[in-house]
Amino acid sequence: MQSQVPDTDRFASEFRAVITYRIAKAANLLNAQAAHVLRKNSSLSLTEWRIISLINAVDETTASEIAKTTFIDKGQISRTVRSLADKGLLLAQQRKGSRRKIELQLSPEGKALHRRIVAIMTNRQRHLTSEFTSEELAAFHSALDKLERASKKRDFGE
Amino acid sequence: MQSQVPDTDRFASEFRAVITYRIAKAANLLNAQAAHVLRKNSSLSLTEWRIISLINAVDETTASEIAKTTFIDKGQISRTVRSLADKGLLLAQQRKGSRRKIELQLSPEGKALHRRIVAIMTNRQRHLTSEFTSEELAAFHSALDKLERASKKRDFGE
DNA sequence: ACAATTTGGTTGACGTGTCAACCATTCTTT
DNA sequence: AAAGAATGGTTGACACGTCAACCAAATTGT
Repeated sequence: MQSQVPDTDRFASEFRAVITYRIAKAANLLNAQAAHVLRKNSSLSLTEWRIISLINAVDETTASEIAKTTFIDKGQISRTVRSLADKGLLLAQQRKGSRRKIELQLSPEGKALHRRIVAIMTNRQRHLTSEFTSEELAAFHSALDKLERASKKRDFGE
Repeated sequence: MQSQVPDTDRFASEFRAVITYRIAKAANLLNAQAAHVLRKNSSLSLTEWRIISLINAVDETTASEIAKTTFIDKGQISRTVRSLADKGLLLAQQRKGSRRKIELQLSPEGKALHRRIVAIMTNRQRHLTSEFTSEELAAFHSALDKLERASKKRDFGE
């Protein structure tokens, strides 16, 4: 007589179409999964891992460069870099010819850790996208591009 | 002679394909935009706003129902509900026939606020998806479905 | 060459998110 | 009806994110 739908789905239909909710939820689930994998395989937090792989990708960089491209807060980067340096995973040294810029590179231990974790994460990415065709994947990326662009306009008509 | 690509793009090519980075970044940008809009138009935090619109959608509900469907931490819900009740935006009262379940509903002020903000947010959603065809939008949603499902498996081969 | 501005990075304060412990109530099992 | 398990909600501790102030070095403008 009454609805057959489980009570917990009462919201779902209403909010399935609200794109920001859906992305926020997906991002939360994915971040939680990544954090869980990292805890299980290392002592890295998600931010630590992200910064390690960013540095690995370009061999050497600076904190402000990371901040600019990733939108991670520069204060957070500063602290994370320190904790990684304390763990011996990265080297932070003055860039020669500058008394301000600090060159960030992975230490040998950092590189080894990165190699180990990146294998797991690559496997995870494969798992996550296993049900995507390459066209779907491309379309998804292009949708994210559009959203990113639109989300940077802070005023939209107002 | 050297690369023409701005330095800030050095990471981009490397990480554009890493789906979790892209989603995390998009979610951050969108959340920041939403928080900005809310600050400008109300005194609500993003979580407060989410809870308000969830309650509005179903007229009345309980904290645990919200927790189950949204994956928002139940502790956080508890505190947010209190702060909303303190602001007079929602009513929390024992469900009759139970000494434990607490019925949550918007107060008239809460409903009025919701009406005002939801207009802005609907406008925003339109702005965000303005470059999407309806097929693209449907594909995007289905991609998110797949990702959500895949992200719930905490072990994937390991 | 100097002042003004910008840039790279650090720090502190504070809000939010997350986890686990906890209590009271309700449901299940026997 | 009592014991045990499950549920609804609160709380405290702590990690993380976010914002703004700040310092020192570097760059720009005059």
